[in-house]
Amino acid sequence: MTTQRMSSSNASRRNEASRRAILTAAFELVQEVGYAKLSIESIAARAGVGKQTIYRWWPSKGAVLFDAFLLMLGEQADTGEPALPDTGDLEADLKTVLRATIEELNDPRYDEPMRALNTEIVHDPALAALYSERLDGPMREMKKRRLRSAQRAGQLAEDLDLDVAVEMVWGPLLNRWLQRSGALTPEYADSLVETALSGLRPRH
Amino acid sequence: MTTQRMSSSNASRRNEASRRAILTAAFELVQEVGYAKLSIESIAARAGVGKQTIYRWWPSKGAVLFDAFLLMLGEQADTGEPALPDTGDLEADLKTVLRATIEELNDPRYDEPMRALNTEIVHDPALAALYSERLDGPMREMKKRRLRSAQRAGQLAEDLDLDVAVEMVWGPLLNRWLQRSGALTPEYADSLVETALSGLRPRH
Amino acid sequence: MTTQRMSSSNASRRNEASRRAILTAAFELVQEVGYAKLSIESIAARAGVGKQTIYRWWPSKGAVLFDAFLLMLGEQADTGEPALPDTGDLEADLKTVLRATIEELNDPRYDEPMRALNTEIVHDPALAALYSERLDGPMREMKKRRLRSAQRAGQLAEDLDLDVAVEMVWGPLLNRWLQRSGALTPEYADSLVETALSGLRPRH
Amino acid sequence: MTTQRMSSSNASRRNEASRRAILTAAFELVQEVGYAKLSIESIAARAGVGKQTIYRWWPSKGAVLFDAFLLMLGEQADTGEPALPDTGDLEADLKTVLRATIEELNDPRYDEPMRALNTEIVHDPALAALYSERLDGPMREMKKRRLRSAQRAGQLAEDLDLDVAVEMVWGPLLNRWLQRSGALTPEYADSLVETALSGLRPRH
DNA sequence: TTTTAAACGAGACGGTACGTCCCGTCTTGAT
DNA sequence: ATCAAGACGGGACGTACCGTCTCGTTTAAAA
Repeated sequence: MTTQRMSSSNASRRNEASRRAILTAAFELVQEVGYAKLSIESIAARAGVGKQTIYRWWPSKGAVLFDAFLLMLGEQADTGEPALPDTGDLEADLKTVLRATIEELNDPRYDEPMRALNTEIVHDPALAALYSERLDGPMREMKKRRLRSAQRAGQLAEDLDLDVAVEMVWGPLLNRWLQRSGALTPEYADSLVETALSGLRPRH
Repeated sequence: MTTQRMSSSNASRRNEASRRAILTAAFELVQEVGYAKLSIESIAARAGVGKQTIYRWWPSKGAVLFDAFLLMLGEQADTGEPALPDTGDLEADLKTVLRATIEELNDPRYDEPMRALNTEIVHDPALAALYSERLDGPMREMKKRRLRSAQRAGQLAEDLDLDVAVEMVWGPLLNRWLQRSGALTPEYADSLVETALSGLRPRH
Repeated sequence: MTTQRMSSSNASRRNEASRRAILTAAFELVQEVGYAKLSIESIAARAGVGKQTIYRWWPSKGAVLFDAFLLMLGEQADTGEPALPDTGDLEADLKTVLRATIEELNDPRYDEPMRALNTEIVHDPALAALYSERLDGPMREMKKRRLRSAQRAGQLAEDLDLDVAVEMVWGPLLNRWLQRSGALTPEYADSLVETALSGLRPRH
Repeated sequence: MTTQRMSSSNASRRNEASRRAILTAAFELVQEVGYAKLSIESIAARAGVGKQTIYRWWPSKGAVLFDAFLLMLGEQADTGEPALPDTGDLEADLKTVLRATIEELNDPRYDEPMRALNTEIVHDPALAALYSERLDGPMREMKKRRLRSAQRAGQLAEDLDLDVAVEMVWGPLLNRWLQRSGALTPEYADSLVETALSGLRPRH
């Protein structure tokens, strides 16, 4: 796993083909059978790999899944420093981004693996830390960059806590998706952005 | 399980003592060993009950846990129509409530079981529906009642979508707790309420 | 079961229809699924009877089967004092009887139930006693009567132990059938009778 | 199981210590609790072995017991070509052998396991074939060798079917033991041998 | 004829064992 | 010398039945 790979010179010995086969198999299987029924044995079988090869490099099923996720994300977009669109119109940019996120969440290809990752994090602090460092951290930083830009342009309150701001825009969306407590529509994205920007109180 | 109990006259045959023993055992065990290591066998053993008695009445481990939760909640507060405090000062009332929620989430007695319930819901739509109907629904209604009261008093925007409003106040909190993406402090509660009420944009 | 029925005046209350339904179901089921997979539950279900009705009247699965056997045998021939044919020609008569026995043993309708009964007896001394008293005893007596008749006619050795004689004629047959250690043909019946009567040693 | 061991090079992977522990445990347990209450779980527990290790190598409880039997027999006497005593006096030799057999059958150490094996054979043709090949076959051959020797010496009828002869001497004994239809005494052994050799008919 | 106690069908219950799956570790044979 | 293949001890799964125990409901005897 990532952690071990960092600390070990054995990593040089590592068979990259096996690593990719394992991660690909894990990602496919979690879509097919769901996280609960995903087993190390089935991953090894699908990948054509001995079980020990998985146990050697990853500490848990969740860690495999995490790396699988990283691999899949990395493949589609690994373009250095990522950024949110910045047209100068914050509201429009956020709506664009949230609508895109909603589309991704509705994509059955990613639904089950992402749910799996999110719930694994809830129970596994080690994985949560990894997630925070490698996935959520960079994403949050990217979001905060866009908000800071708007803040400098006077479009956001000067004393705004950007972490709270990020959570207020993206948190409700994630919750609604995970709990299926409501439909994820483009209109919802718009409503969310408008309400977050203007606040619940009447203006004027 | 709840669903089955509703639809069946067999329920009259049901042994209430066993039912309570099972739910109590489940609630205790999930605290002690965590959800991942919670087994039907251990619940049955602790409850002094045959496994079949669990399988007979509940469709899944998650459903047992859900009913266990309901039992525990029902015991401490089953006072008809629940309500949020309403002093007339919405901001103060919401801060009070969120601070209380944070205290509850930090209580180790409820931490593990609530995490378990929340993640079960993510993977099990049937359980999610049940959760929505029996737990989240009533709570959400209670929250919306308080917001509606404020809206009538002119403290909230007239065209506000109350569902979005509820999610914007409580969603970030839930996420931060589940993902451990930040500390849950009373200050955070205050900040959340203030930001949600005023919005991200500068006022004036 | 037989034993209990004898000792109790409760028997008067007994539902004869249920009794027959149980025995019939048991006999059918042992043919269909074999003795190992025959369960009290399945007998009760097939007979349309509560399990308790079986447990009330029989002490074991083997006892049910035994009574089922008795019922089936009794139906086809319950003609008071049974007897082996006695034409005066012992050898011919025995061959006739053994050939008939072989045909019965080869009848798939009786094969499985009879195997079941025979093996039950091996492990259950109580049932063995019952078997000895109600089935084997009368049959053996019948066989001995025929042999005694021949003995009086000077066709058998005067000092012959009739029990040993019976066992020597019928025992090998039963063994061969139970252990499938050889084909059960009419020729075998003949050979058995001839060898038993003449002995292994050369005559003269 | 024996069959599988023969056909497979996987057997090389097999843990011989586990195999012996399983067979020993099975043999002990069948003595202690009887065949009906002998469970795979208890064998595995006693042997300190996972259940799967039993299911992996044996197709049935009976097959385990059979191998256990083979192991126990093999340990006490695995001396190549076994033979019955041949003093030239067939009657005396047979009496010696039957008396010894009776002693063995009366030995509580072997009683329950042997009953178990014998009844398993009755219901399981595959096991019966194995039994015939590995245990009954060699024994029967040994018995026939002794009879053939006597036949050459003119002590047995020239046209005697040796299989029938073997069954006539040993069959009644086995039956009496299994069905408990009479006492197994040395006198019975003598009587059996004398009657079989001389036949039921009066001589002269 | 009514009462009343049992036998009855149904099936829930605490248990035991089943045979299967997978865990994480350990061993082996082929490359 | 590495690694796929897979055996191993172990634990839990979900199912089938065990034998016991209520439940109401017949049903046949005693009153």
